[in-house]
Amino acid sequence: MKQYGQFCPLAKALDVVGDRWTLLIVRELAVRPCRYTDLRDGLPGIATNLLADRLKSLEAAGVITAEIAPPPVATTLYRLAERGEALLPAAHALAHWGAPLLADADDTDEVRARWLVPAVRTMFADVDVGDVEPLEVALDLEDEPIKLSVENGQLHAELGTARQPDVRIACDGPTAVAILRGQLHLDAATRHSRAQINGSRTARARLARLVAAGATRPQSAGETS
Amino acid sequence: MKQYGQFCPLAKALDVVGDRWTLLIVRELAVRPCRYTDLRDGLPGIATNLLADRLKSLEAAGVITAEIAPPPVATTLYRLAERGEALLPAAHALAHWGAPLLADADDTDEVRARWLVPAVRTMFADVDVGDVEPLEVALDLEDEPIKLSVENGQLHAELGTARQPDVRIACDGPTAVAILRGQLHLDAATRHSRAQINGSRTARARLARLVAAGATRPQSAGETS
DNA sequence: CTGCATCCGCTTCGATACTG
DNA sequence: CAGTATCGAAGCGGATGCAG
Repeated sequence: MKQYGQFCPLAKALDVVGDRWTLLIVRELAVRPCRYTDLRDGLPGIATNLLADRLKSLEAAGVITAEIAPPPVATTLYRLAERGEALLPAAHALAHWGAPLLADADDTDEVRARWLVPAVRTMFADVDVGDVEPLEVALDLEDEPIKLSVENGQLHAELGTARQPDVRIACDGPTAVAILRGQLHLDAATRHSRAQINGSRTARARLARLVAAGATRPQSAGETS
Repeated sequence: MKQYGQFCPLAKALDVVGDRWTLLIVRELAVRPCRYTDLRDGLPGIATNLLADRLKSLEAAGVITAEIAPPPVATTLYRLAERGEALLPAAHALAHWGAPLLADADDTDEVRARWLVPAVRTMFADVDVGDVEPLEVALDLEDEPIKLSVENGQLHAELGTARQPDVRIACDGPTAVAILRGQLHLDAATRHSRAQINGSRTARARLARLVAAGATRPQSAGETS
């Protein structure tokens, strides 16, 4: 019995997007249209047949569309349909609820730059860096670069390359997470060759203080705004 | 592999509430604290061991609490913890998205009065009944009674017994759904002994027109506000 | 009656291999 | 690149048993 068979809006929604991996596929497509391989990369651990199944049923449900892209791409592109876009508020609400759970996340978790952006926003929400001078940090992960910037005592995160960063960090995902959580000091990361860090001493020191400000606040699963 | 193992707030949320039945348990507890048996009744089709498993993991995750109620009840009562209440916005967002899917629901679906209330609200959202005279309908389902009322051209639905209803309908869930969808006329329902309907001729006629107003509007999965 | 635990057939999932 | 095919393992659904 795959369907719940209940005359209830929540049950009907879960009939469509309640299966394992389904909402995560929507998450990937929320950022940009994806090829099959892009999706597989963004969903580490998914079985390829499962991905194919999910894509078929999501298309049947009108949540996504599969179109054959013209020559520069020359492959099928999956993207959210209107009905899929309408799903984003629900996905964001769930993500917002899940954000505190990142605090006790395993450090073997997979990391993608695209996931890190909302995660960082949550980690540093309501954190007053206490430092009014602007600071720009380029965080070059393996898959994509991220730009962090401090303005008005608030930390901003977004995908993209920083033009003139005060600090540039190149490392893998778990290292970036450890640094941002304050579990791994910048100097220690350099010493253990886990990250390549460039930037003036003062800028690095300010980044260190920023991270410390984020780490000191209690991050338990109990907090939700 | 049960956990996704991704450093992503949505994935972390789904690690906790992404399993089958889990969000529906939250739905049940959102209405009122429940005993084990109440939950089983509200989740037709769930295997009893699954319910026990889910309750344990939800309690471990801090979403619900299990407390031994004092003598008048003398059994364990499950209720949402603070972290469970925080989940309701996400559940509502999903339900809102799923509401249009009720339009093509199977008529063999299980029906509970508690689920019908939000469903009716959705079915008649933005429906101007065009009738300013107040009307009160008692809808006595097998599990619980519902009160429908028309005020200012808007249909309101809530759990509870109507004191002085203009129309009283006693029937089972699927019949109620068929009537409210306009698929089964009041007279036909009476004729086939699927419902007992009491009330003045004029009140019944107004209810019929109200149902017709809800039924005529196109209800496809495409519409979402 | 409530609140599970156990057992069993079956479906789904996950991992790998393979193909157009 | 975009899937399909296969197979063992795990989870699910349903029935039953049983203690408090």
